[in-house]
Amino acid sequence: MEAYLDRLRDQGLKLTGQRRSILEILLAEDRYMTAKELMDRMQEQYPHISYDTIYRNLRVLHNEHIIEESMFQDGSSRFRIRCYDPHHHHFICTRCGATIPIEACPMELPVSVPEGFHVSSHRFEIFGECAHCSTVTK
Amino acid sequence: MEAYLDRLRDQGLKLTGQRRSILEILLAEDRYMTAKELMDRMQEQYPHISYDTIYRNLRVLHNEHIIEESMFQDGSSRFRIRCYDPHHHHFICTRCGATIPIEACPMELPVSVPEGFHVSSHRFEIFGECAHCSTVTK
DNA sequence: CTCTATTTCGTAATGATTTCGATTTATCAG
DNA sequence: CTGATAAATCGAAATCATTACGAAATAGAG
Repeated sequence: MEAYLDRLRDQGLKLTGQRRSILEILLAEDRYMTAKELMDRMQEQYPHISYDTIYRNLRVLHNEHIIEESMFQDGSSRFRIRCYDPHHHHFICTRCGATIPIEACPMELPVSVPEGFHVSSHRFEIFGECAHCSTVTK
Repeated sequence: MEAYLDRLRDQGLKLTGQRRSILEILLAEDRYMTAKELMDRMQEQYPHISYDTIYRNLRVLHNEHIIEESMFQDGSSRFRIRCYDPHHHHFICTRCGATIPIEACPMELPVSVPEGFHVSSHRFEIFGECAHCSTVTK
């Protein structure tokens, strides 16, 4: 946590209560959350907080590489604390957003890049229901 | 084309001009298109067409497994004619939506599914700029 | 040609995200 | 500690994609 705050300070960014809280929630939850989930949690502490604050800070944290964003197949943007640096992919629970690392990376496969194609990124995710969610009734 | 129309007919669906046109455009373009791109193209022929028609027909075509939908990282839903059946993934051009098949599938890798996790789908995409777009100035 | 379920149109509603002006606040120099 | 100021927040309105709905039009069956 302190490491994150230092990183923000180093960029000349201010450590507001709202900003700390967003980080605390993301750290505690350790899973992909929607902006609305964050909003609901934040309102417990800041009843008058606005979406502007939520989205602005998510963007800031993303710019600082502190959080990751993923667009789920249902069209919802979700955010989570960026995990330990070594490159990896995830199993993702479509119900609660929980993630479990996958050690393997598909770029290890023999993939021949088409002539002239300029690769910038890749995405590999396995979706389903985690052990907890699949035992709970829908 | 006729095969698609037959498939629709068999489901008791009507072959309206609008529905044919959407199919024709998707077949001709052979890439991921946004609803808006389709709307713009459709307006050339049907100046009074509404988004309701676009989205409703995309849903119909998707239900009939005639088209595929993919949520891009920028949050835009894109649609394309479903390609030849064998399961595969894509290189995707982030500028024009062009797709190039990848033969390999990451599920061939030794991936150990976590205890209790119920896999429903997976996603693997390599993003970048296609040969054509990377030569054109931004 | 007639009938009817389906489809379309035009428009309004929804929901997520972005934007903006006015106000407040964290930080820092003195 | 205090005042200055750039950054951040609030509250509300704007935007954008998508969905929904009632009334009118139409494809296809008989």
